[in-house]
Amino acid sequence: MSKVLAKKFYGQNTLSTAKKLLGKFLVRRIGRRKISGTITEVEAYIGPKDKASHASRGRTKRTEVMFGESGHWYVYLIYGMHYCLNIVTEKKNYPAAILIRGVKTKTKEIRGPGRVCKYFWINKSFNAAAADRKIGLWIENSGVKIKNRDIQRGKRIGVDYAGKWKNKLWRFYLVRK
DNA sequence: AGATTGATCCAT
DNA sequence: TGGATCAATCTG
Repeated sequence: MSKVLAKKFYGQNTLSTAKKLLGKFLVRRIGRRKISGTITEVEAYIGPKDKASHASRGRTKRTEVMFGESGHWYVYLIYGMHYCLNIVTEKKNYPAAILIRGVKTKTKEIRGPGRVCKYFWINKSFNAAAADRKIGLWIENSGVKIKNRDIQRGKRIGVDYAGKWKNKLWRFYLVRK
């Protein structure tokens, strides 16, 4: 049995998928080395009307991947400096994705989407690729059971421009003990 | 609080 | 084709 999450894991409701991603392993293989960590914080961007989502401006060269197949990576450069890693969710032609904002490794906790990409050596070359072993970046089942009471939710970060959409409680993170 | 940095998008 | 914007992070 493969521990790699299959496309169908991502093809359903984005909010429940976001919660289910907490506690899963993000894995990056570079040659014979592996970098991995538990996903601790995520943020959902859902549908064509979500003003906080890049997809709210419609299909463009950049956002096309959000309208595409679930289980593919959406990677973009923000502020000319930082990459952000998202996994596409829902059905084809319905734009949605989950931003990975935080990861915990054996030795350290990485908070912030730009830091996650830096730590995992992720750049735009992964954009639009399927999340699997072939490209060296995927998500695995960890076997860790996350309870609802271990999940916090809050407003999304950095989207104050998004009108009423800025108040959606679409950020989920693990309780820090 | 201010600087950084460049891809993206749309109209000024 | 120019310029404002931006799902962030760093230093102070």
